Amino acid sequence: MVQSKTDLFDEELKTQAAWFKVLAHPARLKILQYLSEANSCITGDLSEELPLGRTTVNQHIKELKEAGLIQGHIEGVRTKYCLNPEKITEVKSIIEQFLSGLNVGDYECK
Amino acid sequence: MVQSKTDLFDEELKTQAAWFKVLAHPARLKILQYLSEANSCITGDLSEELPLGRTTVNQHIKELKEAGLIQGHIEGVRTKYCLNPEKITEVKSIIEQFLSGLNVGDYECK
DNA sequence: TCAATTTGACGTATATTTGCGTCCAAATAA
DNA sequence: TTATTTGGACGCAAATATACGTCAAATTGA
Repeated sequence: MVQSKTDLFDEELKTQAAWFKVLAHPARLKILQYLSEANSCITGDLSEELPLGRTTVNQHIKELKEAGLIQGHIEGVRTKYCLNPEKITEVKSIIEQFLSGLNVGDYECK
Repeated sequence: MVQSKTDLFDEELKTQAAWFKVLAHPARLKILQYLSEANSCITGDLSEELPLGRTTVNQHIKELKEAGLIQGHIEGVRTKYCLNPEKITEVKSIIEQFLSGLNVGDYECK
């Protein structure tokens, strides 16, 4: 019997792991990076920036949207995307929280 | 220069995404956290700390070992595991590098 | 109105991850 | 020696992720 057992871990670890997973694909990192560098919404085909088909890119966009990291605004027949600064800040904080817990400054292997 | 800037850039994204992926499972986060909190090598059965079977935990340990984040030392019939502080520091730096690139301080959605 | 454009929804095929059972080698205890 | 403990190697099956083709709705221009 093979099942997903992730719900057996405590909430904090699950949340942290889930955020790492959202960021665990170069296409999604690239989209975030692009939107950040544009410092604005961009219209239309993000897929031209990536070595992937349009629908695949859309899939990644959808994941980022569902995670709340980006927002889409419909403008006529097009859609503008932009980062959600609040959520980005939140994620940074959550990840930072985990990483800072790995205190290796005085780590000793005994 | 053998590679174009674009290629180097993509390599960087792939590396960053790969590290996020290593951390994208609560079991692996838990293992790292446990080793960190123990502030030492621990001997033997980490699976008692996790809601997973021994072989499954071993699988996650193997991934962390292959990623270089932890080290195993054989002691007779047992194995001691400990964090690899250098690698942990390196990963922190790589992740920090990506996150700090998402500069939302003056982000404007135009 | 009608055709073209844009983009999301849906389905599908493939690849990868996850969880675990089984077996085996090495060290140790009896 | 033999039995036991420990943990890695291997392989299987289910779950999930990835990539993309197709289709339909909405908007816009002719």
